[in-house]
Amino acid sequence: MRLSQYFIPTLKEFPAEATVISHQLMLRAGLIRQVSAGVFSWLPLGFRVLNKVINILREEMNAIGGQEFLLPALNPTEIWEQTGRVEAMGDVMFHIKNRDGLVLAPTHEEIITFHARQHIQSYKDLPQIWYQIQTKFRNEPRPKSGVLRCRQFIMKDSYSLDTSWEGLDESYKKHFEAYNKIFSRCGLKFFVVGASSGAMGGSKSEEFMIESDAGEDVCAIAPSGYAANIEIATSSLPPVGRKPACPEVEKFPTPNAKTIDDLIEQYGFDENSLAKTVVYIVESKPILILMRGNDELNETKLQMALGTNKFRPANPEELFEITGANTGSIGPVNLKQPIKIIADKLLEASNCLVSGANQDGYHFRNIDLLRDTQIDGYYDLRTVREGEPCPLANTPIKIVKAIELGHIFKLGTKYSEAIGAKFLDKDGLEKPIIMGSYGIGVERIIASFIEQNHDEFGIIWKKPLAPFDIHLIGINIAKSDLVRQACEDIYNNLTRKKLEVLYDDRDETAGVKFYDADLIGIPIQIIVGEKNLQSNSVEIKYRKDGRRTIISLDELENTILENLL
RNA sequence: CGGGGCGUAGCGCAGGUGGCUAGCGCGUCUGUUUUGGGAGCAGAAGGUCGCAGGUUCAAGUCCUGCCGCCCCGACCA
Repeated sequence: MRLSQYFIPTLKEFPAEATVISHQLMLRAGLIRQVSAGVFSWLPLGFRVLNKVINILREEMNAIGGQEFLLPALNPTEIWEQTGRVEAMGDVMFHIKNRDGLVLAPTHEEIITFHARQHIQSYKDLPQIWYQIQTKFRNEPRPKSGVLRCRQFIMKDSYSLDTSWEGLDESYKKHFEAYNKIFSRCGLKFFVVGASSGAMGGSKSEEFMIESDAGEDVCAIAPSGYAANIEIATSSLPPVGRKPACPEVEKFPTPNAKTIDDLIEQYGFDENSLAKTVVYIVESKPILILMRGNDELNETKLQMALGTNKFRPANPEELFEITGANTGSIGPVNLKQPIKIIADKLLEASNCLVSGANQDGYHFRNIDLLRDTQIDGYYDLRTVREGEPCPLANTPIKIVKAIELGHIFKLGTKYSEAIGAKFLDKDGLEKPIIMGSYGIGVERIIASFIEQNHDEFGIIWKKPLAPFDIHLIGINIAKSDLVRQACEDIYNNLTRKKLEVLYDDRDETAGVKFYDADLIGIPIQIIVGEKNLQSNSVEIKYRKDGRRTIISLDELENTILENLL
């Protein structure tokens, strides 16, 4: 490709709207342009990268027996009502205004299951792996970080259809391995975490992550290899437990203690002896939740404990009405009215606790959860903290921010039952198809790669995702016939050898070409200038480390082929 | 949805306490000199100052409403 005729609008200055590095570089290198919040165009150079990723996805999905579909973005609302996801998705789903009964699909479990219902009839038709690489629409309240969180984006989504749970395990494993290959081939440093299934439903799920401050997910990782999304991460922190003796409950004044930290500072309590109390409204009923000390309540875990996501923290007025006290003085003992109380597992059956007295300015001490109150259940509700021992081998947990690249789910029969996708087994019994669902955010692969592979000058591509293999730079090309002819020869030769060459044949100064080449970041630059040509040689610069070598034209091709791999 | 910031030439920004022809840098175009790390000189083009309404002799500037974009939070399969 000749740069003089190719549309690569590079930017010298940093675009004001971009704060994360991958976003800045994708704009500056002319890969993408923004059209509106969370909506981007891919320019020719970016689209080449996108297609490289898509080819890798396609190869690895085909390798596990995946069959490629292309499903519609426009979906009948009705099919989404059958699975209850019109409500579950809420505002995330776009609804078509001037044609009743149509939505824009944010994912495709429903459509896949619809086709399975149409045509999968017997166990002989299974298993199947169906996938597509297609545009998804999600009405994100706040798109951000360039291509990392968009309202329209490309997803590789696949779905496994099996006759048994063992079959699902097999399909899931195939995807797990395919995903490892995909991200490795893309050149990403990634890790896998256990994750919450959330509103997707299903039993097991894992996420493929890269560590990045630009990410929105938080993960707990440890040297033992333990890795989990913070939403489900646990630690082997010992429970608070019971002391041998615990005197009667005693009220004491705490006029200046509004927080757990205040109590620790002013009275010297140990965090382990404090029980923080928070109040939530669950489907319009209040519930009291006891947490150890300053432990943070994890709402994903709360959702699992309660079996519903219809809850919210009580507001100050409700707090007072329910407990008779304001924030900072609420506790499980001496409540105005009977309220369901649940507690974090660390507090299970513990005693000698300090908590609010449900009277402003007072706390109780010596609370025994077995003796002085009624706990309806102990659940893991806390968010793990940095440094806690991991559950695998007690190695210290590190909390990191991460970008979610892919997510694999064992769905089970949620969708097949709702839509009626059944098959007849060997015994002639009708059973629901057992499903899995597996997604990869295609743009996120590219942004993540750039997050991991850049320097102050620009992107540093590796061969698999690089938009071109070679960046051929002619110095002073407009004036030097010698240089132009040498460039033309090199360009034609390498192109004939199926190498992808971006040839900077513009009438620009050397500096402009060098800066653009570093910004765009193609792995190998061939720099052709008069001086070197006189000794029948050219310069090669490797983008990854800036190394330059002078090489004779005869050796050029072999040197490149050796170094491109 | 709550909080904050911003919207002026293709890009990055100044002007903002009302006042003359709306500026600067980069980029673009023409000419010329230059030519291995974002060239010099000379000239030129390019603007509904986000939109609508209002106040005023006069609005980029003040007021009201709206729209858009970014950031923090909430939310997020």
